[in-house]
Amino acid sequence: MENTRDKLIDATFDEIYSHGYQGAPLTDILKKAGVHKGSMYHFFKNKKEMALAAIGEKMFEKFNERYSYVESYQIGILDEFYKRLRDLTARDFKRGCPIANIVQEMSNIDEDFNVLMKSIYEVFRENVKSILDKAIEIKELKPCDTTKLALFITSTLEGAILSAKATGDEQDYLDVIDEMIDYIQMKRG
Amino acid sequence: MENTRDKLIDATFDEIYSHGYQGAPLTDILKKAGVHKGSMYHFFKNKKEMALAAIGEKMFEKFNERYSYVESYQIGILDEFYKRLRDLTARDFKRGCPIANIVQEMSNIDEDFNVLMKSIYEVFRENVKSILDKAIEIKELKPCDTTKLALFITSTLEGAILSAKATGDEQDYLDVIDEMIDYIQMKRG
DNA sequence: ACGTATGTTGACTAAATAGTCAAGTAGTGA
DNA sequence: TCACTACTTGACTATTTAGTCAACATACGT
Repeated sequence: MENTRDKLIDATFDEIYSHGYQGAPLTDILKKAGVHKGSMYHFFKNKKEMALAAIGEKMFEKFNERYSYVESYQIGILDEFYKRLRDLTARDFKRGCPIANIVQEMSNIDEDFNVLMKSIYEVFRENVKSILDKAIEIKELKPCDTTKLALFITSTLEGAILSAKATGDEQDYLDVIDEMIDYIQMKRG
Repeated sequence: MENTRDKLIDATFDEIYSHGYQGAPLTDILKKAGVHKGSMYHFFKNKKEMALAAIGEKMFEKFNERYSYVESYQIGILDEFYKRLRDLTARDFKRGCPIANIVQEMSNIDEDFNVLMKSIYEVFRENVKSILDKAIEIKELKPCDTTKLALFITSTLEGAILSAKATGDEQDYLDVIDEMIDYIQMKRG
């Protein structure tokens, strides 16, 4: 059974992911969590602190799930990466990417959100970079500036998700991803 | 002298661009516009209608400014496009891209915003496509699926702006754009 | 059994916010 | 001058929202 704090973290992340930070009233979060107000203020100083905790903890949790395979994988890591990129079941195009959503909404508005999202985005990029580095190590990719290539991949991925969210067409996501994969393949050697 | 409605449209767009729709109180918009509440409700049914009008009108205005050169340009259109992409003075990385901001914040929340942003995004993509089509017409680019390539370019561009907004580093934008230009150049042949 | 720390309840306050309205002003054509 | 329309003013209401608080419950070590 989930404890009260976890219920709050989960409900907060989900409500913010669905409606944005500014569009997620505390009462809705509390209702979803099934937790009373005073109880919430026992665990968190205020709504913002709870939101920062929820975003940080859930995102790092997601990264651990999504990129843990990099450790164990040896051959075919790039193909595995492509396969996961093309896997639509892992994506929610209605809501988009939680990182992008919060960066867009909050980075310019609140310095604490800005700092948090910056570090989350950095970890995202490092995860992609580590895949590329491993691919180079096992000669599945020609040596190149993996920092820049990881930046290009994360940017394009975020843009692809945005396009699909804007048009409501998952195919747009796939088209961009396939074009991006073509580009990486050219570097494959 | 700007009339009252224009003042409202300008102030609404700017406040929403800075703080998001949900984060832009009507009173702030009115203060910035220097217009009283009743006056605003004379021109618009409510805050949402004013916001939709402001976003639609200002974005199409911006498109006209930014892509009007396509009509007149003949040779070197692709290089002109690259030059404009690399022009940092045309961008505000603190606030990011207004299209992306509003798509991220509102597409999932409100159907009217969803419809509007979809049409804006479509026009954006068509503008880029028309540049590519012209480049093919004058043999500056090999024939290709310009619908898909325009999708790839707009997606990557949006992703590049997001990256720069997330990290606070304009160079990230330039790095992604240069990598994208490299890719287009490969097709130039 | 007692005391303490930890967690819970929900009514309450204060502020912010969208929207209403009746009374006013100014310009325009007859 | 008069009537009419277009626009303006700002006080007012109703609702939503974050945050407070004091009383209550529960678990646990001694």
